[in-house]
Amino acid sequence: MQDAGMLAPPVSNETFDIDTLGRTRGGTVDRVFLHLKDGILAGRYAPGQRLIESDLTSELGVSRGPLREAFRKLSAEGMVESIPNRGAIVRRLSHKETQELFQIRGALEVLAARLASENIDLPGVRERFEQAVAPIWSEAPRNIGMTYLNENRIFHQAVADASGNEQLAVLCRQMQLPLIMFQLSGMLTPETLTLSNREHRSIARAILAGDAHAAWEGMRNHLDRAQGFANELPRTIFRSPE
Amino acid sequence: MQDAGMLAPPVSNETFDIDTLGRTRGGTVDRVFLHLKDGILAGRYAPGQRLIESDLTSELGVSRGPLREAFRKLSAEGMVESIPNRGAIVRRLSHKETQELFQIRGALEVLAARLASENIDLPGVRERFEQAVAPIWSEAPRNIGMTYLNENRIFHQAVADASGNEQLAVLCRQMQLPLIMFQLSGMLTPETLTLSNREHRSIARAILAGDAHAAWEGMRNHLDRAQGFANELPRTIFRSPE
DNA sequence: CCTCCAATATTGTCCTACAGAATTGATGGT
DNA sequence: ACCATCAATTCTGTAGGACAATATTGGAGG
Repeated sequence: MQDAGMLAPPVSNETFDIDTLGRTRGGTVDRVFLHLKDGILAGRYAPGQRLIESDLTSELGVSRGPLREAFRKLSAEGMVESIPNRGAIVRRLSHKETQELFQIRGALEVLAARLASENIDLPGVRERFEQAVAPIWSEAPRNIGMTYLNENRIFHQAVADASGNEQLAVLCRQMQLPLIMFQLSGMLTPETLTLSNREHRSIARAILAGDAHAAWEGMRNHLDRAQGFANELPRTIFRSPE
Repeated sequence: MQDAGMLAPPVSNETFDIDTLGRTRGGTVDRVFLHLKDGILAGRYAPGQRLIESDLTSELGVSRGPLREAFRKLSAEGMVESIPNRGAIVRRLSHKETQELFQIRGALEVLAARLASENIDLPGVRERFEQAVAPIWSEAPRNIGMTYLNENRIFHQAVADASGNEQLAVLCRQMQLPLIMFQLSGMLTPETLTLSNREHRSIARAILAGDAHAAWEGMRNHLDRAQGFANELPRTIFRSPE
């Protein structure tokens, strides 16, 4: 059921204008994509849930073509799984998959942190990085919800962007950071948040100082700790293997 | 109908068929996907060429739906680029993009090599790895064409598979290794091939011996050298930056 | 309570149609 | 000739309908 008030201002991709009268103009696929992505992240579509095409076409007022393309896009980002003749289901990570993803993120983001610290004095890089990570210096207490998740996402994205390697930044963005964090977010404690934030600051300082080794090590520790945290979680929140 | 000056594709009008490979009946998308992928790798579709939907639907005897899904899939693997309102074009890497991809591959495959050497004694791993890399021990001279490219692809895939990290293996496979190598293949010399093969063997030996450090270092050197090689290439083979 | 089968639900594919963006080609002014 | 402009032509983005193949479900029979 589509709420008349349209969705909350979604992340940010592009200004798509929705036509006022049922007709769409441009970016239909993106609109559907964002709706589903936000819906999954917000829990409106639960992990494991089937996404029935006919339901969504009537719900969103789009035809099957764009809807399927949106599925394909979500699938490429690891948000949904496509099973032949059974359509798309909201992805639910197994414990093993989560560990694997942390391992990959480790390799990628550690590289990003090193590159960022090496590039920090290139024109514009420091400026953009400082602006992007500004929120992490705040002393305000974090909510254990979207607020922290968002700050975390922004921080890691800022590092990837500062690396100067655009392909790497894209990869990092698509590494379903959001999905992992969503599944974990129910388990976060205030202590964890504080610790994580402290690590973010430490990494940011190393990058700003151009200290490649410290940045490298800081990011590795940060992700190792996060992975260890994920490893301790009760198996019930994961999809059973196979 | 646009003709980008390509020689006429071997328009095998009769859709080579339906079920020669025991695949399920629903494989229309996959069939198109593979046709295009092979065509791009074989040079039938040139980098930069536009892929016109109406041409391909008549050429392949499929409708636009599956064709567009195949585009999306190719796009996810980095084989084609999708530009809004201009459709799909065969991707052509810029020099910078190539360097970036080598950097990423470095991080991922070095990780894979380390994991592989650590996992080599897990049940079945050594067996599968030995079988997969068997071709590299051959003393037969390599052709500077698809033969080497294929051997190279198989070797790197074998390492990724042996890592035990399935997500990593998928990522490595999709890291457009094929695309990079295709663009480079015209520049390969017999000396390069010999050297590359020697490095492959050295890495394989380290993995089989369970020597994580040697595997790590071998892979790093191998990719560093390959990246350096790519860096020396004449800029003319690359897409001009923006 | 379990197995098998028919009814129903859903996906995969094809087709046709049309609006709007992009490309091309022609036109008119300088 | 040369450039700007506008119109005709291509193509893509979407909609919507149709139908076969496959999956799921609920009921009948053992």
